[in-house]
Amino acid sequence: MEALSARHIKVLQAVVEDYIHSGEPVGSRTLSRSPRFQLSPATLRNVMADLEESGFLCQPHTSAGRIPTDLGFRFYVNNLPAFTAVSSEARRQVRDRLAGSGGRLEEVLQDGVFTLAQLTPYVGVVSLPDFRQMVVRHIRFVKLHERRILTVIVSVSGAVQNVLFESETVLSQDQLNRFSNYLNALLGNLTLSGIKRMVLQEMASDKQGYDELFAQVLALSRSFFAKDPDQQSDVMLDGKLNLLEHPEFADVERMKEIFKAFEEKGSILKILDGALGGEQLRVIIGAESCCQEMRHCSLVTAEYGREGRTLGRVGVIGPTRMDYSRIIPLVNYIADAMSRRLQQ
Amino acid sequence: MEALSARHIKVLQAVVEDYIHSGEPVGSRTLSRSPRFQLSPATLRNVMADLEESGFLCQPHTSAGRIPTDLGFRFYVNNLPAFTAVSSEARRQVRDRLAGSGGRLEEVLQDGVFTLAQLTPYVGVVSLPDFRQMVVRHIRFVKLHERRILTVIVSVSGAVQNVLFESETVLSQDQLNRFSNYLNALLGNLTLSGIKRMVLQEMASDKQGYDELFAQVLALSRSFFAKDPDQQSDVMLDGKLNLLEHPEFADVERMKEIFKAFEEKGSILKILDGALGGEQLRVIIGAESCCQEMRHCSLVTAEYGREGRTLGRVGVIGPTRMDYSRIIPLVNYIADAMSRRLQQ
DNA sequence: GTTAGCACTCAACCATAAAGAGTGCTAACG
DNA sequence: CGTTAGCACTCTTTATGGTTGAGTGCTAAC
Repeated sequence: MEALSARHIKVLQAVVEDYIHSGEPVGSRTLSRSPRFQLSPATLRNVMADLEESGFLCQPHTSAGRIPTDLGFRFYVNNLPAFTAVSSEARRQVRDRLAGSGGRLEEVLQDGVFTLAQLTPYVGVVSLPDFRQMVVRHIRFVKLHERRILTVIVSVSGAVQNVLFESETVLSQDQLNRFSNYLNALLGNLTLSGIKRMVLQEMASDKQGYDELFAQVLALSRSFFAKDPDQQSDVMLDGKLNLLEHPEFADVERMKEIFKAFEEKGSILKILDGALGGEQLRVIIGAESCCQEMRHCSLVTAEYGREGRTLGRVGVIGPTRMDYSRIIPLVNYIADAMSRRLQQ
Repeated sequence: MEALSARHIKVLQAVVEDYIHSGEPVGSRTLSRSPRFQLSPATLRNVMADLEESGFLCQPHTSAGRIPTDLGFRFYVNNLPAFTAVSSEARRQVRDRLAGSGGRLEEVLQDGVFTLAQLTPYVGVVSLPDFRQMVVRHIRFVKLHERRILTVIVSVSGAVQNVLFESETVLSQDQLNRFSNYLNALLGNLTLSGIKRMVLQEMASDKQGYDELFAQVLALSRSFFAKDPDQQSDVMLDGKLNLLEHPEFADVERMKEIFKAFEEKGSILKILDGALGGEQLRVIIGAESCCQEMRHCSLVTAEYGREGRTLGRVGVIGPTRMDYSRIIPLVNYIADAMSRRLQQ
C-alpha cells in the first residue's frame, strides 16, 4: 500500500461524493461520464482497483460498482475539498429557535437538537453536562414531610435539578431556609463535586468550636451527599424518525439495532464523551465508534460550553453515507450558537 | 344482520383466539381440526361466511383464511370467555419494582410502564396527571437573578414541578421565603387551578385593608399565573422496541406511522384521556381510537389514582392482535398496584 | 342442518431466462 | 508507458411461467 497519487485522491473523492448523493455503488462508467474526468472507464477501473486494494473502497459483490469503506470516508473527511456554507435560511432558523425560548440550559439543548433534526435528515444529539461538574449558583432545601427533604439545585448555566433525600433529624422549614442562605453565601463558584469535597474535608478535620449553624449545615449536607445523586449525565435525541427515510435503514433488523442503541442512552453517551481529548469538532465514522450497534452510523459532534468551560457535545447521528461537507459546518455553527446563547 | 347464534359466537371466539396466537389467517380446515369442534370444514365455512357478512371477519384475499375485523375483536373482548390470571411471577416483579424506588409520582409511573414493557411484548404507556389539577402540598419560591424566580411546586402525590417566571418587582430571598410560608399556610387541599382561581378572585374583589404581605403575595402569584404553566399533561412510553418483534410491523411504512404517533405524544394523550367517561378499564381497538396512525393498534388502559381522585391512565399499546385475556387482568393489576403505592 | 365433492382462486415458491451494469484482462494505440 | 477499446465473464435484477397448496363457494346428497 503506497502513497496515493493526486489522481487516486481525486477519484476517491469523486466516488465518495457520488455515493453520498446517490446511495448506489458507483461504477467506472458513471464516473467517466462526469465532466471532472477526461478518462475512460477502463483507466478509472485501474485506479479504483488500486483504491480497493488499499482498503478505501469495496464492492458489495463482483460486478457491482464500488462503495467507500469507513477508511474511505475517513480519508475523505480528513481531506475535505470544500465545505458547504451554512445557508442563511438555516442560520435564521437556528437563531429564531434559540432566541424564542427561555434560555434555561435544558431548553437551549432541546432547541439545539430540535433544529438539527429539522435542518438535516439525521438525528440530533446532545450530551447533558454532568451535573456534579456544574458550577452551582443556588441551593435550596424544601421540607416535604418529616425528614424528607427536597433539594433544588440551580447551576450558573440555568439547569435546575431536584434531589430528594432524608435528613438525620427533623428540621423546620425555617431552619432549612437559614441553612440554604448560609450555604449559598459560602458557595462562590464551586461545582457540586467541589462542595461535596469541601463538606467531607471539613467534617474530617473535626474542629471543635464550629458555630452551631455550620455544624448543622454540614450534617445536612452529609446526608444529602450520602445519597450521591449519581444522576450521571444523559443525552437528548431528536428526529429519530429521520433515519427511517434512508434506504440503508429500510432493513428492519438494522433499524432495530440502532433504535436499541438509542433506547439505552449509555452507549451513545460513551461514544459522545468517551474519547476525552476534547477536540472542538469530532467526526466518528462507522466502526470507529467501537459500538457494535452503531457500526453503520457516523457522528459529527462539536463542543458547546459557557465561559470557556466545556459542558458537553452536540451534533448529529446519521448513516456513514452522510453529507459531511454540509453537516460539519452546520454542527459547528449550532454548537457555537448554543454556547453564545448560554452565555447570556 | 341478525343475532349471532351460540355456534357463531363459538366459531368467532375460536377464530380470534387462533389468530391471536398464530398471526396467520385461519381457515376452516384448521378450525375443524381443533377438538373443540366436531364439525366439518364445510359447515364451518358456512358459519364463517355468515360472520364475514356480519362484519366480524374478513379475508385478506380470496382463498386465504379469515382474520377478525376490529368489530370481531370488539365482540370478542366484550364477551371474553375467560381471563388469564396474573402469574405469581408477574405479581412479584410488579411488587418488587414498585417497592424498590422512592415513591415519587414520576418514579411510580416510570416503574409502571417499565414493568408493563417487561411483562408484555407491547408498549407500556401512562398519562401524567394534568399538573394544574393536582392538589398542591407545597410551593416554594427561589430567587435566581434579579426578577427571575424559580417556583418549586410539590403535589401531595409527590410530583415536583419547576416553573420559571419573572416577578414585577425585585424581591429578596427572605421576602420570597415569607411569601412561601404564607401561601403554604393558606394552601389546604387546593389544586393549582384552585389557587389560581382564588388569587384572581381576591384580586378582583380589590378590598382595601389587605395587610401588606397578602397584597404582595397576590401580586407575585399573579405574575406567576400570568405565565400560565400550560405544561399540560404528558405521556410516558416504554418498550417501543417491543413492537418491532411483531410480524404486523415488519413493514417499514407501518412502523414509521406508529413511531410518528409516539413521537408527538399529543395524539396518544388524546386517545388516553380523550373519552372522558372514565371507565376503570378501557379497551380501544384499532380504528376506534379515531387516530389514523394508530389504526392497527389497540390500547388497554386502566385508571390509576390516589385517595379516590383519578390521576391518569396506565396500560399498553400493541397490535390489534393482542392477547386481551392476559393483558386486561395485568393492566388492571398494575393500575391497582400503582394506586396503592401512591397512597403511601 | 350437515357433509362430501368439485371447480375455482390466489399467494407463494421455484426455476429459468433475459437484461443490464460493471468488472478484469488483454492487446493495441499514441 | 500510460491510456483506451474490446471482450468475456460475473452477478444482480426483473420478468415469466408453471406448480403447489391452502382455502373458498357452491351444489348435491345424506
